[in-house]
Amino acid sequence: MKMETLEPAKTSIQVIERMVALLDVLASYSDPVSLKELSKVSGLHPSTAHRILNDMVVTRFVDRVEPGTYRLGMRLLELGNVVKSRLSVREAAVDLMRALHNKTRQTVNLSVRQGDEIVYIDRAFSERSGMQVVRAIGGRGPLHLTSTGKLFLSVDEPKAIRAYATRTGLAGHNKNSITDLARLERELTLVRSRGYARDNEELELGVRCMAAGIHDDSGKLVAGLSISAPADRLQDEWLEDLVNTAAQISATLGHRVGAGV
DNA sequence: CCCGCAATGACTCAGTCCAC
DNA sequence: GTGGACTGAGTCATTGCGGG
Repeated sequence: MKMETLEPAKTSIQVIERMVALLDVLASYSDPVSLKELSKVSGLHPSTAHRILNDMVVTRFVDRVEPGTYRLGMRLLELGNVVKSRLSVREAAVDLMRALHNKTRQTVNLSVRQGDEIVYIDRAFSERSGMQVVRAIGGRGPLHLTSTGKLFLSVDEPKAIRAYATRTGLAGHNKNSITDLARLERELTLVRSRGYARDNEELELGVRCMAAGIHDDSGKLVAGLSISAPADRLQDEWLEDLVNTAAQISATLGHRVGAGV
């Protein structure tokens, strides 16, 4: 893609160019901006700026906070949300999941939280991966027994985690399952400090997983990316690739490092 | 393709209103 | 009184379109 320059893009209609210039100026201020400041920074004559701003107020692209001061309007948020809704996690993840699968040759899962469970919404795997247990897309798993589920629990308030434990009884599937609250809390502390989560044959004997979080533009945890493999085949060196892939998907969703959790 | 006309847009100026 | 926001009128430039 061609590099954008700092010069505003030339449009065939002058007023469009000026409108964009005003929006850019408004976007560069966190507080409402006076007409004087807007005309000075944009280089437009005050009356010209005023006319354009006035029309943008009518169409809600700009808010007139009080006479003479302006800020970006809610219409932009509405349009932004339309664009945002187009960027689904699955769409953003599919190519990167395939690449991670090609590198590890293990099953790569994308899952989201629904209530007290995680739901698998996509998967990259090959028939010859050797996995005995492959959970179908749409399949579910309890939060406390899955790596992605632990990621979601780790961002919950302590009160919410206790409530989850009470509701579900922390039912176990095998001898490795975490079934008591104290142990779960210790595990979640570990998840928070590491930034990734593991499932050590807790859901299925013979299957281990590791997961990294995918965050949206507001920093919210929206999905988990996990690698599941036969217990003896899961390699720690994949962890870096997993975390990096999750970060790339987050970036595609508009997440900026340091912008939030 | 060029020309003329009408519509639209951009701009300036003059003036009013209002807050300080 | 002064400065800034805003409006209306007038002028000039640009654009679109149809006819020759």
